[in-house]
Amino acid sequence: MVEAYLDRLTHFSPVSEKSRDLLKKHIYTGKVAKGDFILKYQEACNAIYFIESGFARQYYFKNGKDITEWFAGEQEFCFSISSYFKNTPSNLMIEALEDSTVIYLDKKGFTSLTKTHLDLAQLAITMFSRSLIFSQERTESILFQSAKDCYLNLLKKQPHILQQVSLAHIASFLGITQETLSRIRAKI
Amino acid sequence: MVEAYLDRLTHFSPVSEKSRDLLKKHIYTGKVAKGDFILKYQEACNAIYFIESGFARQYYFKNGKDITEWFAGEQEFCFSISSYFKNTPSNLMIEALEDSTVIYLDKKGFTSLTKTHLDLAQLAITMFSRSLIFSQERTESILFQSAKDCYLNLLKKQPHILQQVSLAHIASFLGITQETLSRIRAKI
DNA sequence: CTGGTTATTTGACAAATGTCAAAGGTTTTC
DNA sequence: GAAAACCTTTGACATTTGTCAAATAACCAG
Repeated sequence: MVEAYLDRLTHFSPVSEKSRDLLKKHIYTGKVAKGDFILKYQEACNAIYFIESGFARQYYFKNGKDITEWFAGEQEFCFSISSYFKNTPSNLMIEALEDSTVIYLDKKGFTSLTKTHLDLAQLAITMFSRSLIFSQERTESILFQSAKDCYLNLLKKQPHILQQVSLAHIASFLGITQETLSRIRAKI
Repeated sequence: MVEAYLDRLTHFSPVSEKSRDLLKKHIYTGKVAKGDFILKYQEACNAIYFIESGFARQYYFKNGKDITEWFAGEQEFCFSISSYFKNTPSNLMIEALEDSTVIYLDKKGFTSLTKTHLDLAQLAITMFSRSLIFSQERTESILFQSAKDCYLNLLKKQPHILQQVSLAHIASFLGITQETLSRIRAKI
């Protein structure tokens, strides 16, 4: 499982056998039951998480409302950007919506390896630039589309989400209310 | 000027004298007159731009509408994330709203140096992770705030923008119409 | 300074979305 | 299999924001 994960990681950017072995020491796996947290509120995000199997939701509270920031499906990464980079307690929570197997890439270990190994530094650059592109696309998608178009966009890009997640969560991901989303659906 | 820029860059992450000299070879400066483009439509974004003096607006067209993605003030960075990382022609344009002096950090040169020098790779990691945090904060700010709160947020974080930019551009940055913004202002 | 241009505000109304409440559906649990 | 808990839909109405058009205000060039 860890080998497959390493394959996936190093697909972003080539990594020597030696670096791969070093990296392996900072990777560990865990099971998270449905409803439990991969990252708890106010906890430091000290790893990059990879959902080997299962499904997770990233969310936070704003003015008492539960806001979904992102969904992470199987074979996808997630982490709290601000907590990870700023070393602050996380406002973001990551909850397993199904029983999940999670692979952790330890931040401290990974960071220190990037300081001594060029190939791993390249890997970090590639990973973060990919995140940057995702983040960018999300902003553009939400900023200038109607709720309906956002929904259709989601439907196209990540249709599996709609099978697994409650309406309320999808609505908060899209930045609209549950009722509005229900009405949008009714029209399609 | 370039030295001050290097100081600023290397403040993100320490860089050796030797690396600094190497980096310098990939930095060049230019003047851009008001109304001219730092990055043209469909051009490849082959540098990270730094506004030494002046002011710039990043925007693109969506369904015929002019959408402002970001403003870059003095001593700030800007570039087209997707064009830079994906090597695609840029949909984003960067226009100087005032006569500006721009410092270019050449992508090709910088990228290749990050492949051979650990300290410069670290610099890249730090720069891109900072961009990631900015992008993230922007999404959160826009996604779950009313138009008014977005405006107040901008007022607090980048008040200088409001002095330099037309209402229409600020409105498109906030994702609202000019009329709505005008009414929000009237109430304050 | 003055006419022309551009930017901003205002008004009237339409459309989209939110809020609150209630009614149906589903799923879970015992 | 029935009650409880939870999720989704629907209705009525309020609020926010958009659209179009016109009126002001600010800016610029000659």
